[in-house]
Amino acid sequence: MSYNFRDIEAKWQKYWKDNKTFVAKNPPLLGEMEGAPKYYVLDMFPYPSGAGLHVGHPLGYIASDIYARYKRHKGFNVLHPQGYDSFGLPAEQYAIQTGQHPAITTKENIARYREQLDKIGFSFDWSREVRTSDPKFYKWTQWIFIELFNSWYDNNEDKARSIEDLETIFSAEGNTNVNAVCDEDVTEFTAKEWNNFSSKEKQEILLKYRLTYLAETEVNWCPQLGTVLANDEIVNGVSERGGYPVVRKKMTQWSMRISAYAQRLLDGLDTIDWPQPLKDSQTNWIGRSEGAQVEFRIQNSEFRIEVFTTRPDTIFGVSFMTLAPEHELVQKITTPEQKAEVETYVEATAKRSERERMADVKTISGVFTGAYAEHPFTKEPVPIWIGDYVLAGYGTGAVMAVPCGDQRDYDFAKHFGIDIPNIFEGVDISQEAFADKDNTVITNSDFLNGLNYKKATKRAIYELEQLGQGEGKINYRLRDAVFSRQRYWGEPFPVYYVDEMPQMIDAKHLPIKLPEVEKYLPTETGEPPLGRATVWAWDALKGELAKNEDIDNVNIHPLELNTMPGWAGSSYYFNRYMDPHNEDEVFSKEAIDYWKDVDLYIGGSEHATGHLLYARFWQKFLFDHGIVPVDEFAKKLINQGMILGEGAFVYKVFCNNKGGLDKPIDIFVPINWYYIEDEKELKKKKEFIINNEKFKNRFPEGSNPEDISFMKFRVDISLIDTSNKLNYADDSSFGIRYKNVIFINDKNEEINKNEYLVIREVEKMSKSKYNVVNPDTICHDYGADTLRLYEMFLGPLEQAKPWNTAGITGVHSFLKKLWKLYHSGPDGTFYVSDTPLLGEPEGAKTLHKTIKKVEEDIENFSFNTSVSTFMIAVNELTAQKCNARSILEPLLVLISPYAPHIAEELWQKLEHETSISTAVFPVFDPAHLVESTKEYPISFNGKMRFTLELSLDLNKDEIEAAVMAHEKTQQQLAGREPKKVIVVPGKIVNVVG
RNA sequence: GCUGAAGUGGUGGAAUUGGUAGACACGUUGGACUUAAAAUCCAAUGGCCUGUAAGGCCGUGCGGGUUCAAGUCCCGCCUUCAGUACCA
Repeated sequence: MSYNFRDIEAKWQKYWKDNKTFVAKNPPLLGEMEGAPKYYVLDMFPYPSGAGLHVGHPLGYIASDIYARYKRHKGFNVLHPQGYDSFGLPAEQYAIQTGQHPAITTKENIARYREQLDKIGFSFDWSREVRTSDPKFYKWTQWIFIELFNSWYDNNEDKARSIEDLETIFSAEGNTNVNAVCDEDVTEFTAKEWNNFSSKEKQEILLKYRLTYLAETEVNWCPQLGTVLANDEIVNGVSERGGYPVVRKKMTQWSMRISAYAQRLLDGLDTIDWPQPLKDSQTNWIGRSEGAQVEFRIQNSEFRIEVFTTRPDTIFGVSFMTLAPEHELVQKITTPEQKAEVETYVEATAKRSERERMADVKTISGVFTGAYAEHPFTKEPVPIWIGDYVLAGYGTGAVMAVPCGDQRDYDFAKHFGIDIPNIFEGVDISQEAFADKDNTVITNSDFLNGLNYKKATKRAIYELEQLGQGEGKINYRLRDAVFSRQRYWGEPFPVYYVDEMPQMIDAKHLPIKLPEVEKYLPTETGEPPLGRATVWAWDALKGELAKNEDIDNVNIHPLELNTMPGWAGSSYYFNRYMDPHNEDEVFSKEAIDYWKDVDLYIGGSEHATGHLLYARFWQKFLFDHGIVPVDEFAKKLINQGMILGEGAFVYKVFCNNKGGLDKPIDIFVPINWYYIEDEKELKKKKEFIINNEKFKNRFPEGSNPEDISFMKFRVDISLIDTSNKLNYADDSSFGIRYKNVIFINDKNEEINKNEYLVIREVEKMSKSKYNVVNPDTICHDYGADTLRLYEMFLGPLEQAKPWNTAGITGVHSFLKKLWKLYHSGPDGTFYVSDTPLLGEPEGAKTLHKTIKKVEEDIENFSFNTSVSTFMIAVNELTAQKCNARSILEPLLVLISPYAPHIAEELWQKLEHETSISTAVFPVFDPAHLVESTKEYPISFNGKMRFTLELSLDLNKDEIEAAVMAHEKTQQQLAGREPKKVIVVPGKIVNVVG
């Protein structure tokens, strides 16, 4: 009987589905899993794109599936769910083009994804599937939004609190004692004042405290996409999706006060087992810097400039100040003489896009405002400049310039001929600034003279505080996250407006469903697509509006027209899996207390500063309100590397005839012709092509060898065989661009298409590059088990690696060998002997070696090496002709996480009635590794180096005696004194001098 | 510039705490079986030296160091990749 993977895989996929093998139970329905520890293995859920899956997508899913199956063997109650992040731009853009509702596109794509995923044999608990675009799911996204709206951040308690508490405080004592994270422009008021404010005034003030708030902010506007983008959605100054330019624009938008959590997001990183590079990028993104806020008075003016500096110790080195061109004081302080020049400069900078500004950081530009500030200590005048090297968005948008200590200030000062006073002892600053804060002391600085960086900083802050012109401050780069998108295919806000103030629709009316619209484009008046809907959520709204009697005109839609961004649903979905069908709560307390958090989260590192930061933020917020029991949602995280594709290229003849147009000639030449550098040789080749009678008619009349060039062209990799030769059925499948092609080899001979060698290049896998390998094809040709093993075998999980189909036969033949091992009967029928373990000492050794290695590998997520271990085991057992059930049965359990279908099939043949997924992982017993001959497994390489293969069960004294005897002989031969031998439990014998 | 990761045969990659470098696989070469092909199986495969064998020498990006022993630890470089960037 041969290994018929197609039937086997279909059979077991159906079996798992029919028997609900992988459905995880919550308390109190645990049944057999009662008392078993929980384990939650999660993949980042996919966005179901129209292109379907390629072999790169399942890599992380296979790894997490192996781990989930392994944990089941180890007796854990495993939660391993999957779902879809199904709101997003591509479905909407498709809708704009075709008019097809994004819900339909999304549904179709999900069906396709599911079909592909099912073929790979994952042990997902599909009964818990979530889709972010499902109203039953986004009901809770909206609910969390309302919770955020009804919260503020109390710095004293260092947690989010209910907005009602804040109102109570305000009406009792005003806001003087409130230490909250809020907008900068809140002014102080007393309890009496508060109580006299109108309802609208109160709402305006509260909005400045809420954790999600509406504010006019400068946002990243992408005109081509017609929406705003968050900082993490912009790459190199253009949109991450589409690569369109992004400009700064002021708009009223919803924002999330993530900055309130900056410090906790930083601190939390120490408590979680996430990859260091990922933690580092979050740390950089949050960008904490310690320093001081300093106030500079402006001469002859009421205004003051606040600056943030990390070097208050250099305050005596200040020789000018620079404001960002957008700084609000620019207009107010500029002197009449400088006004024209300043305005020109401000306008010029405003016009430049983000990208231009980034591209050209070298050019120094700036203008003097004519105003002077007063140095807090020396009281000397300090000229105030504006310059675009100062960013409005960071710190206070203004800097105190210390040219001797900062290269940018130095360059600016040199460029405009400003003083560069030196305040560093024994340092030469004639060529460049001295930014090294640790290797000098301060001089020319009054009370800071002779102090080092640390002491001077402390003293400077103290003195500033005495003056009332500064204080120590910690600044974060992390900005509040814009939460509004001008799009259709996203969660609608549960928000309506009364008197221009936002109101939450009562939670009992949720979900607020997306309305139908005729077109998915913005309205003619520039409103988001939802502006096209006449009425929606009407029932919910009617009740709400009735409460506000002063509203009489309800025909204009008072609903929020923006939708939420892509990261809304993904910021808490992992918790929803714990209790996905609960209609009364986001999840029950019982469920969240049982599953608590994700034990293992696998996904790509591209989400480092997006999803993974926002999700941590929401988790901490939910934790503050006691909704979740832990404030980090994932204990361990692994970033799987990308699987790259290998594009295929041919070299084609081009003829640039007099017309100047390159005309492709369908003659393919060998790769090396493209790289010929020797001009004579190259000319020969070209002459051969053009003078050949057979090819001549392909060229335009009167073409010369000089007109010919060889160019690289991409071909679809489905037309390439494993030896990188062209292989396709008929010319029509080769594409319209290539017809009646002639292939030439290096000897100038015409060859067949299947003899022509293409060149392969490693690149990102994508549909547009015709280099996509489809997992369905692999499953069909070799089977899911081969695909799973091969993806693991390709290399370490976390590394990027190219897909190379050539190597797949290796793992496939391993599975065939495995199959054969269990079919040692006549004519290859199933047979295993009943020899006990002790009757197969060699086999037992192989088995226990494998148990030990595989267990270690899985625990360390080195799945690639276990595949090798299996291959060695099967080769050894085959060589030993071992067919004992006592060996083969536990071996199967080891293999089953990796190749579950074949394992199930053989498990059944071993007369088990239940699925192998319930089998217990075998226990490693070192006794089986000791040589049966009783000889010590010591090897010696002649250079005083001893190793024991495994000395776990050996008598320490005996080993020492044996090695010592050996050592003595060796040393005496060399004429030296023998050294002392110490046996270290484990496997190494140390010889210590 | 800053931060992080990584440099090992023709290729992908192995090598717990320093302990026989190159496991396993691909590829290549040779062989067996076969009318033939496919499939399968066996053998060889880091480089160099020696007629073979035995054996020897050199080998983990480069240069030093620690050690009985270094791919692994330390110091100084080089290269590649990724992230980030006028962050005061």
